[in-house]
Amino acid sequence: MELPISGRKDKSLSAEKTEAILAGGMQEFLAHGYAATSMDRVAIAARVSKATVYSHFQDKESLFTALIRRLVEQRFRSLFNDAEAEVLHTPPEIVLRAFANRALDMGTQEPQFLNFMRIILGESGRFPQLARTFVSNVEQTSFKMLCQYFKECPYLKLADPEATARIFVGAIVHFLIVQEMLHGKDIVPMERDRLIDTLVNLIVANHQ
Amino acid sequence: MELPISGRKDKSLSAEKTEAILAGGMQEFLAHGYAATSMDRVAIAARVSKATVYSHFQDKESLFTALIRRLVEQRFRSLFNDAEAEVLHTPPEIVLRAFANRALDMGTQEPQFLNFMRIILGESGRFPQLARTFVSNVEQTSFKMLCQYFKECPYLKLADPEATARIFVGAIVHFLIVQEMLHGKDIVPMERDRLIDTLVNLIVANHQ
DNA sequence: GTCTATAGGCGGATAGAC
DNA sequence: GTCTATCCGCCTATAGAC
Repeated sequence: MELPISGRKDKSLSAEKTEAILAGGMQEFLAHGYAATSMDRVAIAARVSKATVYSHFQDKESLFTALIRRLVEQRFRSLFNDAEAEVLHTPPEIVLRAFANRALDMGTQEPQFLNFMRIILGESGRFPQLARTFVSNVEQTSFKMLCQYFKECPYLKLADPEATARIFVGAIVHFLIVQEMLHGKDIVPMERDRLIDTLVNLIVANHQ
Repeated sequence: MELPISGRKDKSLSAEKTEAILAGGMQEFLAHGYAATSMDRVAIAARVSKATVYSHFQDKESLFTALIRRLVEQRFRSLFNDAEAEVLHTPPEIVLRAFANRALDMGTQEPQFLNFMRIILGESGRFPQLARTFVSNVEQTSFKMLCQYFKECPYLKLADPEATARIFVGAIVHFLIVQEMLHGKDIVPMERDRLIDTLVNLIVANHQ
């Protein structure tokens, strides 16, 4: 009756519970925010007792920061996969459009991504270290990847690749924020492709 | 001993209390967020009793939405004053740089503006109507003003003024979010003028 | 390690005096 | 209209059995 891998009924292991608590905490914190989430509901969502939660994490703040840090460093780290070598021989319009679409798909298809961003932004005043971890892992990674492409692509000779990369990412992320996060699609409508085309044209037409 | 204008000691007026409650609520909600703010502390900050708060506002949610709506519609509505006629005869580089600097100054000099943005973004899932009010009053206003300038300026002939306006605002706002709101200045340093120059050059060099 | 049960406090909201 | 005093539920965190 022993099931060494999983599905076991005895309660002797702790790593499984830790995962369950993190999963339950993720569900609750992403849905309700930090202050409005209760440890009772985290325990229920994790299917453990509240005392078990407190035996794995010192307090509510520790659970929250451990959880968000994990999301930043693992789950939402790679907005973009590493570019393959062949992209350097692909027209920049194609590469940049794919880059933009990948980022926007994250916001529209990954169901928890918008709530994750809401937490990072909304709690950036009370949890500045989490915000910095986000900048290091997500924003900086995007800037570097795009900037490296700008520098290496033989078809592009930009005056300031670093600043251009930030403009590109900024235009895309702000579009995502206004249209999806702030529910602005019906108030300031704009086709995604129209923004991307204009953005790509600005950059491709402007290499020296 | 009557002071008809202000400073009166009797408690017969209500509009003054309403203002005091809104001011106290603004202080508390902007500092701690919606869920972490208690009506006790709002009452203390407003220097009235908690019962008085509840005689002016039905519940916590009503006070919060009334307060944020007022901030959106009055205090932070005009990121930019209406353009004067002479700007059309000023070089676009100057006008666009001034526009960008005005927006970034709001984030760095108006002390409560970042907390205001944190609330709008962080609560946009639970208070979607507040987010839409923000889009209508702040984002849409910026887009329209910049777009109108793009269309009227005799030195600029842009292929898609609407999309270009959104790229411009997006690059600026995202810069503000990463550097100031998310405390990214030391992680991904970038001079403000460097971003603005690159952005302005992209647009000015690209009119058809 | 995990549970049930509970401590102790603070939350939103209201009753009733003046 | 405004106050003081209070209700009662839920909150974080822990004690103690197993």
